[in-house]
Amino acid sequence: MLMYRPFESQLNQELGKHGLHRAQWTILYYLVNEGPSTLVELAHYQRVEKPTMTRTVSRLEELGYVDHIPGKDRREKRMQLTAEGTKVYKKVRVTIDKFEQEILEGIPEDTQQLIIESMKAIRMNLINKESAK
Amino acid sequence: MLMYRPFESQLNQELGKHGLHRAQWTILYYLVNEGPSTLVELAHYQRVEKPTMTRTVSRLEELGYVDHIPGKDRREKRMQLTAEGTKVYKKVRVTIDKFEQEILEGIPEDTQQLIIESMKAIRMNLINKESAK
DNA sequence: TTATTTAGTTACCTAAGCTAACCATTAGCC
DNA sequence: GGCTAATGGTTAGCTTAGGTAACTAAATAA
Repeated sequence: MLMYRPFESQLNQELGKHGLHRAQWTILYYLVNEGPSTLVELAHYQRVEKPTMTRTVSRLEELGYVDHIPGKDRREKRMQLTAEGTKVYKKVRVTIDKFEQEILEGIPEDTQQLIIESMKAIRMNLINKESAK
Repeated sequence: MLMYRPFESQLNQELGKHGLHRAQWTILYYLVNEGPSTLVELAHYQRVEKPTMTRTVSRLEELGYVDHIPGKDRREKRMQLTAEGTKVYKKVRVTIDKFEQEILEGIPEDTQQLIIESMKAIRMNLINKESAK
């Protein structure tokens, strides 16, 4: 909670150097790691509603960072990174890696590892909580 | 990063039960802990620009949760919690405490402590980074 | 006493959430 | 096979919450 705004404002500043925003960035991130995905998959991952994803993805499409290939289903829209999108991802990745290193400065390596593990556990708690409602 | 949306969406859901939002909540939180404060102090704490704070605070004013007392300076607007605001804070506090406990479930007590300390350190790094630009 | 800084506001733009209502397509079922 | 459900996505319209630029009023500094 006490990190929320400092983190978001600094992150947006780093991303802003490349004309990106947080919500857009996490989509690129997901596509790189999971490969071509449908809007529903992306929306589920990000915990947003479908219309939100439609809009954000179409922004990325306009920027030329993603495009859609037809899935086997004529309803679904499978999104994938374009060559341009991959290029941008790699470039921003460097900035973000540096950013993450900077904010973790002074925290011992093993503690960092512990934090990352704990974050995953917290994420699971959050997601379970949600589906349990 | 991977916690961002799950956290925000669940937090907003908890706060929504009381008709509040994240940005509003953190203002109440600050006022409870720091006492009556000016808009500039609040904006600085939250890492937002002044106009953003003006708007959010005036929303809280409409809700009757805060009001302003004149500072010694005829420019500044010192905000304080109303009785109603204090009442709401206490009520929401219970919900949030429970929420925090739930998401930390399964994480050992000492690790939780370590995480909280680390968060403070990260926050400092973020803030230093910002002012160093 | 003039110039500069500080606190706050107004106006306007953008990103990114949400819900409600909808269309198309697919899957399930009798 | 043909109706009904469920699923994937979109459109429209709302809200919160961030940002800049340009401003006023008051206080400070030169």
